[in-house]
Amino acid sequence: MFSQAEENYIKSIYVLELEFQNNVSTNLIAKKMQTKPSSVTDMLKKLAVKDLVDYKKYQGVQLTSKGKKVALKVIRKHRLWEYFLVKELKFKWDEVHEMAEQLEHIKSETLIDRLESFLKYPKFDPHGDPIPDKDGKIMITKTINLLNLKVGQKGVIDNLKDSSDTFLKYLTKKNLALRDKIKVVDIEPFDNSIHLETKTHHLVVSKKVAENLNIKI
Amino acid sequence: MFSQAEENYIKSIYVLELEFQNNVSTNLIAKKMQTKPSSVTDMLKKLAVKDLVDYKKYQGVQLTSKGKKVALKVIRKHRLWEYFLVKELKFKWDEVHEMAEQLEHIKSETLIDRLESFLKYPKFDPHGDPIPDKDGKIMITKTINLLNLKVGQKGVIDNLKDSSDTFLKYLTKKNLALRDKIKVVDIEPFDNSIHLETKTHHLVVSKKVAENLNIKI
DNA sequence: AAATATTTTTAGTCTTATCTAAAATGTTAA
DNA sequence: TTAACATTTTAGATAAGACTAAAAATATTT
Repeated sequence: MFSQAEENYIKSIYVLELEFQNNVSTNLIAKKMQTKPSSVTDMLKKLAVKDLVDYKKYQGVQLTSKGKKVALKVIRKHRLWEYFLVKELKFKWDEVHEMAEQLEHIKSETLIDRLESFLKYPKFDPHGDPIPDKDGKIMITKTINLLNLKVGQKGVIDNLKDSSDTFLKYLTKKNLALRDKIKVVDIEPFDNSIHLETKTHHLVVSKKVAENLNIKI
Repeated sequence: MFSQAEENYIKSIYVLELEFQNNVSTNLIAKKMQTKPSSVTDMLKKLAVKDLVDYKKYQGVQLTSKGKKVALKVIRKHRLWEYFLVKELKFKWDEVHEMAEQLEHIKSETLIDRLESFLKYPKFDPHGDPIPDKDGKIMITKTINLLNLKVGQKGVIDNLKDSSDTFLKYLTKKNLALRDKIKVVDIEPFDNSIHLETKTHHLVVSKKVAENLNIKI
């Protein structure tokens, strides 16, 4: 139906729309996908013809509802495979991204539905992100960024903005995990670093780390 | 490392070398891969440059030892994924080929080794074919084609030459399965059809069916 | 051994997805 | 409000992998 390249563009646009409230530009996509703006333009034209995006020259893009459906299918596959890799094959959460990037393109609705059933219908992937169901329905948990918490506020680490290997390794090293309860002990005005308290320890995280942690209050 | 197209050619050549005792021609590959001879020639040149095949114009090809290693890796992946699909995800043996064709190209040694361990190191795939180990070692069972059995001889259905959906469906319909004991009751000289006796029933199979059944005596 | 048939290769084209360099458009700040 | 700067698009190239049609090599008949 769609090529891997097309699916990758669609998925990236979906993720960027969430992060940038539908202001998705050619350059933004190029940066995210580590490609050149001219390549992005080419692809946007193709996707527009296939009615997967609304695209007007120089005006950025939005996914059509058809495009969103495709995005959710790819994301569903990605997250179910990640869950499989971590829960069944015992990979660490920072090892699975690359494999899932490939597995998400395997063409077979039945396969992914069987996999989902085999895994007992998990609701979240190993990085805390919700797994869309067969119909593309996705459970959105209201979270706020750790940067926006005030001193004294408590919450639970719900999901990560950045799921790169290096960030995941950082969290592991600092003994922070999904579902951990945290409390903001202090905020350093000079560099916005945040002093946190968890069940087991205290630590200070930088602004850059904080903005990648989404907290459920 | 290698493209999907390259891996597919390598795999096909490997299979053809087994079937035709290293007499693998351009046309044969084209037929097997449902492509044109000219495309095959193009690819053989590329594979030769990469030292995966020995190729001299108009002389057919043989895999180099490097090529054989690649072939065995792809086959290993294919068969382990097939086993997973049938044993864990409960697909029927005639449903898994297309999915395995895609999964065999997922790039990750670790993934396939973990999968193998998860599956408890199966030795044969759902079609009776042996699964190469991590080092490419493959267990070859001595079998002979049902066509070569004499009246009165007994044996066990060990593996299939053709694992196409239609042949697998045929076997299911006729209530024939891997590991079934069979005995040749009669051979019809006119059309080489064979009258078989199994534990549970009698049946007649055509020459075409017989040549796709490999029997362990 | 020549004629014919078959197989294989070459030459040139197409599609997809990428790139660079240059041109066009949009944005910002003097 | 226009000059400078940034972003985006176009034009033209490239590479992989496929194709068709024609040419070349090999095999088979007569």
